[in-house]
Amino acid sequence: MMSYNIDVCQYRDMKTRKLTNPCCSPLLAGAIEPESAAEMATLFRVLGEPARLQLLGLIAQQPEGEICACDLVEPLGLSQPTVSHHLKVLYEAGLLDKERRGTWIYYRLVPEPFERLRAALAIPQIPQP
Amino acid sequence: MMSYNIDVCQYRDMKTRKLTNPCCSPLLAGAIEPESAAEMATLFRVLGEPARLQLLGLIAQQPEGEICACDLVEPLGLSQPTVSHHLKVLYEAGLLDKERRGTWIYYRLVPEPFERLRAALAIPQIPQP
DNA sequence: CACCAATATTGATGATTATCGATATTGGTA
DNA sequence: TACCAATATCGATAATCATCAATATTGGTG
Repeated sequence: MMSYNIDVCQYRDMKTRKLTNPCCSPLLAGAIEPESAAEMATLFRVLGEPARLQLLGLIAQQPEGEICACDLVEPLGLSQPTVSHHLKVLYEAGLLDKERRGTWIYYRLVPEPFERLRAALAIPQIPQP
Repeated sequence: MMSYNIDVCQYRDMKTRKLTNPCCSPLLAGAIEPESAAEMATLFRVLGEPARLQLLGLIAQQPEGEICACDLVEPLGLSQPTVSHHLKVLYEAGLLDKERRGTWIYYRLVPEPFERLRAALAIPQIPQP
């Protein structure tokens, strides 16, 4: 398992490999402009639904990193239109990618927004100057 | 600034100092039981409101780590009852502590739930066995 | 083309909730 | 006690949204 040095108060983006500082992230590091708060709130609101969290969990669970939408209806115990609705919300929020292959549509996670939210939730350990 | 080794796929709780594995965290590491999803969704839903994110940002911004509720109404541009309502929601979700000192009530962040959510948002880098 | 399976959309309904003004409560002070 | 400031609660309203059945669309297959 790869391992590297990471500062308590820093955070390495999994994609860009760049270090960012969650201490200075929008959410918990200071005053937020209303627009920024609105953007972030939208993402959190999308996550604030049990069915959507279950969907994300099921997708993340796949070894291939993707899953057919047809395999998501039964485990959720919701109707097909409802599951389709939730997938659309997740997709339009930028949390999921989708790819059509024939009749089926495969969904996979988009890592960046999750990492952005993670950074935003980091609590500053050192008081702001 | 303190710095230590942390595994890409692990995560050290800021409070307990114990290592946990976000790869095995509820959200993005596999199937979620509906109850667990509901708990976590509740927290995310609480965060899914711009006014509440602004409140958290303002509180986190304070060097003392706390702020009087009376100083939160004006910067939010919302009525006092509305701000009081949002503070109550945050408090009842366990995201805020409050302490009455005379007429004033001081709010501060509770770190654990934020760290729990951070762990839940960690995307597994290594496929599940 | 017709037919079927997977997925999306529509329309309706019930539940939740953000917001406010008005009012109540609480604590300090005179 | 009376009075004031800070905070909370109440009641109402408007908006959002999760859910479903019904239906439409899309793509493959014969």
